[in-house]
Amino acid sequence: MAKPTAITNDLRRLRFEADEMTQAELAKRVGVTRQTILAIEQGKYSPSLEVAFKIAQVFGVPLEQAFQYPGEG
Amino acid sequence: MAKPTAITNDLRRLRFEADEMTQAELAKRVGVTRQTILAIEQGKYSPSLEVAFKIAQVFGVPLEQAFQYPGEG
DNA sequence: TCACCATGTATGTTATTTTTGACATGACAT
DNA sequence: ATGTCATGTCAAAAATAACATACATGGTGA
Repeated sequence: MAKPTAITNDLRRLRFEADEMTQAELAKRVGVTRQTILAIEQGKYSPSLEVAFKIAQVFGVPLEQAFQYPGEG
Repeated sequence: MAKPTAITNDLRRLRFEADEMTQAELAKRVGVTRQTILAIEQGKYSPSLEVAFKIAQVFGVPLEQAFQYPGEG
Protein backbone atom coordinates (compact mmCIF):
# COMPACT_ATOMS: atom_id res chain seq x y z
CA MET A 1 0.00 0.00 0.00
CA ALA A 2 2.95 2.26 0.32
CA LYS A 3 6.24 2.62 -1.46
CA PRO A 4 8.43 2.02 1.59
CA THR A 5 6.58 -1.03 2.79
CA ALA A 6 6.24 -1.62 6.49
CA ILE A 7 6.43 -5.35 5.96
CA THR A 8 9.72 -7.11 6.51
CA ASN A 9 10.74 -10.54 5.39
CA ASP A 10 13.27 -13.29 5.95
CA LEU A 11 13.65 -14.49 2.40
CA ARG A 12 17.39 -14.12 2.49
CA ARG A 13 17.76 -16.20 5.63
CA LEU A 14 15.24 -18.75 4.43
CA ARG A 15 17.05 -19.12 1.13
CA PHE A 16 20.35 -19.78 2.78
CA GLU A 17 18.83 -22.19 5.22
CA ALA A 18 17.25 -23.96 2.27
CA ASP A 19 20.58 -25.22 0.99
CA GLU A 20 21.57 -21.76 -0.24
CA MET A 21 18.86 -21.63 -2.83
CA THR A 22 19.57 -18.92 -5.39
CA GLN A 23 17.20 -16.07 -6.20
CA ALA A 24 16.75 -17.54 -9.65
CA GLU A 25 15.83 -20.94 -8.25
CA LEU A 26 13.35 -19.47 -5.79
CA ALA A 27 11.84 -17.31 -8.52
CA LYS A 28 11.42 -20.36 -10.72
CA ARG A 29 9.73 -22.36 -7.98
CA VAL A 30 7.43 -19.50 -7.03
CA GLY A 31 6.61 -18.72 -10.62
CA VAL A 32 7.83 -15.14 -10.74
CA THR A 33 10.91 -13.52 -12.20
CA ARG A 34 14.22 -13.12 -10.45
CA GLN A 35 13.78 -9.36 -10.27
CA THR A 36 10.60 -9.82 -8.30
CA ILE A 37 12.38 -11.91 -5.66
CA LEU A 38 15.19 -9.39 -5.54
CA ALA A 39 12.84 -6.44 -5.10
CA ILE A 40 10.98 -8.22 -2.31
CA GLU A 41 14.20 -9.14 -0.51
CA GLN A 42 15.28 -5.54 -0.71
CA GLY A 43 11.97 -4.32 0.63
CA LYS A 44 11.25 -2.25 -2.47
CA TYR A 45 7.67 -3.39 -2.16
CA SER A 46 5.70 -6.18 -0.60
CA PRO A 47 4.46 -8.95 -2.83
CA SER A 48 0.88 -9.81 -3.60
CA LEU A 49 -0.84 -12.13 -1.14
CA GLU A 50 -0.67 -14.90 -3.67
CA VAL A 51 3.06 -14.59 -4.22
CA ALA A 52 3.59 -14.35 -0.47
CA PHE A 53 1.70 -17.60 0.05
CA LYS A 54 3.68 -19.33 -2.67
CA ILE A 55 6.99 -18.21 -1.22
CA ALA A 56 6.06 -19.50 2.22
CA GLN A 57 4.95 -22.71 0.57
CA VAL A 58 8.28 -23.20 -1.17
CA PHE A 59 10.08 -22.93 2.13
CA GLY A 60 7.45 -25.01 3.90
CA VAL A 61 6.81 -22.41 6.56
CA PRO A 62 3.70 -20.47 7.59
CA LEU A 63 3.36 -17.12 5.88
CA GLU A 64 4.04 -15.24 9.09
CA GLN A 65 7.42 -16.87 9.37
CA ALA A 66 8.49 -15.46 6.02
CA PHE A 67 6.79 -12.07 6.27
CA GLN A 68 6.30 -9.92 9.35
CA TYR A 69 3.91 -7.07 9.87
CA PRO A 70 4.91 -4.76 12.73
CA GLY A 71 2.27 -4.60 15.38
CA GLU A 72 1.45 -8.20 14.85
CA GLY A 73 3.00 -9.54 17.96
CA MET B 1 -1.66 -12.93 -10.04
CA ALA B 2 -4.74 -13.83 -11.96
CA LYS B 3 -8.15 -12.28 -12.28
CA PRO B 4 -10.04 -15.11 -10.63
CA THR B 5 -7.87 -15.35 -7.59
CA ALA B 6 -7.17 -18.74 -6.12
CA ILE B 7 -7.18 -17.31 -2.64
CA THR B 8 -10.30 -17.66 -0.54
CA ASN B 9 -11.20 -15.84 2.62
CA ASP B 10 -13.48 -15.92 5.61
CA LEU B 11 -14.11 -12.22 5.96
CA ARG B 12 -17.84 -12.67 5.90
CA ARG B 13 -17.82 -15.21 8.69
CA LEU B 14 -15.26 -13.28 10.70
CA ARG B 15 -17.32 -10.12 10.40
CA PHE B 16 -20.46 -11.79 11.67
CA GLU B 17 -18.59 -13.48 14.47
CA ALA B 18 -17.18 -10.10 15.40
CA ASP B 19 -20.53 -8.79 16.56
CA GLU B 20 -21.78 -8.50 12.98
CA MET B 21 -19.31 -5.83 12.04
CA THR B 22 -20.37 -4.05 8.85
CA GLN B 23 -18.23 -3.78 5.73
CA ALA B 24 -17.97 -0.06 6.34
CA GLU B 25 -16.77 -0.53 9.90
CA LEU B 26 -14.18 -3.11 8.87
CA ALA B 27 -13.02 -0.87 6.04
CA LYS B 28 -12.62 2.03 8.43
CA ARG B 29 -10.58 -0.02 10.88
CA VAL B 30 -8.39 -1.46 8.16
CA GLY B 31 -7.91 1.88 6.48
CA VAL B 32 -9.36 1.06 3.08
CA THR B 33 -12.66 1.86 1.43
CA ARG B 34 -15.82 -0.17 1.66
CA GLN B 35 -15.49 -1.16 -1.98
CA THR B 36 -12.18 -2.81 -1.27
CA ILE B 37 -13.67 -4.96 1.47
CA LEU B 38 -16.61 -5.82 -0.76
CA ALA B 39 -14.37 -6.78 -3.67
CA ILE B 40 -12.22 -8.96 -1.45
CA GLU B 41 -15.25 -10.71 0.10
CA GLN B 42 -16.57 -11.40 -3.38
CA GLY B 43 -13.24 -12.76 -4.51
CA LYS B 44 -12.88 -10.15 -7.22
CA TYR B 45 -9.23 -9.91 -6.28
CA SER B 46 -6.95 -10.68 -3.40
CA PRO B 47 -5.71 -7.85 -1.24
CA SER B 48 -2.14 -6.70 -0.90
CA LEU B 49 -0.09 -8.42 1.78
CA GLU B 50 -0.30 -5.29 3.87
CA VAL B 51 -4.08 -5.08 3.74
CA ALA B 52 -4.33 -8.80 4.43
CA PHE B 53 -2.20 -8.40 7.55
CA LYS B 54 -4.29 -5.49 8.74
CA ILE B 55 -7.53 -7.36 8.25
CA ALA B 56 -6.26 -10.34 10.22
CA GLN B 57 -5.09 -7.92 12.87
CA VAL B 58 -8.53 -6.32 13.20
CA PHE B 59 -10.06 -9.71 13.84
CA GLY B 60 -7.19 -10.76 16.06
CA VAL B 61 -6.47 -13.91 14.11
CA PRO B 62 -3.42 -15.15 12.21
CA LEU B 63 -3.42 -14.28 8.54
CA GLU B 64 -3.95 -17.88 7.51
CA GLN B 65 -7.21 -17.97 9.43
CA ALA B 66 -8.61 -15.13 7.36
CA PHE B 67 -7.11 -16.07 4.00
CA GLN B 68 -6.52 -19.53 2.58
CA TYR B 69 -4.28 -20.56 -0.26
CA PRO B 70 -5.21 -23.94 -1.76
CA GLY B 71 -2.38 -26.36 -1.56
CA GLU B 72 -1.34 -24.98 1.75
CA GLY B 73 -2.48 -28.08 3.56
C1' DT C 1 -45.14 6.10 2.87
C1' DC C 2 -40.64 7.76 3.95
C1' DA C 3 -36.09 7.65 5.72
C1' DC C 4 -32.16 5.02 6.91
C1' DC C 5 -28.81 1.39 6.64
C1' DA C 6 -26.15 -2.48 4.76
C1' DT C 7 -25.07 -4.43 0.74
C1' DG C 8 -24.27 -4.71 -4.15
C1' DT C 9 -23.35 -2.79 -8.98
C1' DA C 10 -21.13 0.20 -12.40
C1' DT C 11 -17.55 3.10 -14.17
C1' DG C 12 -13.41 5.48 -14.35
C1' DT C 13 -9.04 6.84 -12.36
C1' DT C 14 -4.77 6.32 -9.70
C1' DA C 15 -1.22 3.65 -7.39
C1' DT C 16 1.36 -0.39 -6.93
C1' DT C 17 3.04 -4.82 -8.28
C1' DT C 18 5.09 -7.62 -11.72
C1' DT C 19 7.18 -8.47 -16.03
C1' DT C 20 10.83 -8.18 -19.44
C1' DG C 21 15.29 -7.08 -21.14
C1' DA C 22 19.62 -5.07 -20.88
C1' DC C 23 23.64 -4.17 -18.43
C1' DA C 24 27.23 -3.88 -14.26
C1' DT C 25 29.93 -6.05 -10.50
C1' DG C 26 32.50 -9.37 -7.69
C1' DA C 27 33.73 -14.21 -6.92
C1' DC C 28 35.47 -18.29 -8.75
C1' DA C 29 37.29 -21.53 -11.97
C1' DT C 30 39.62 -22.58 -16.36
C1' DA D 1 42.62 -13.19 -19.42
C1' DT D 2 38.23 -15.26 -20.36
C1' DG D 3 33.88 -17.41 -19.08
C1' DT D 4 30.36 -18.41 -15.82
C1' DC D 5 27.40 -17.57 -11.93
C1' DA D 6 24.92 -14.93 -8.40
C1' DT D 7 23.62 -10.68 -7.38
C1' DG D 8 22.32 -6.03 -8.22
C1' DT D 9 20.60 -1.79 -11.03
C1' DC D 10 17.75 0.64 -14.32
C1' DA D 11 13.84 1.63 -17.04
C1' DA D 12 9.62 0.94 -19.63
C1' DA D 13 5.40 -1.47 -20.01
C1' DA D 14 1.59 -4.58 -18.60
C1' DA D 15 -1.36 -6.31 -15.04
C1' DT D 16 -3.70 -5.88 -10.81
C1' DA D 17 -5.16 -3.58 -6.48
C1' DA D 18 -7.27 0.30 -4.55
C1' DC D 19 -9.68 4.55 -4.82
C1' DA D 20 -13.84 7.65 -5.58
C1' DT D 21 -18.43 8.55 -6.79
C1' DA D 22 -22.90 7.55 -7.99
C1' DC D 23 -26.79 4.71 -8.07
C1' DA D 24 -29.87 0.38 -7.08
C1' DT D 25 -32.07 -2.98 -3.82
C1' DG D 26 -33.98 -5.18 0.30
C1' DG D 27 -34.83 -4.75 5.14
C1' DT D 28 -36.23 -2.23 9.16
C1' DG D 29 -38.53 1.13 11.78
C1' DA D 30 -40.89 5.63 12.49
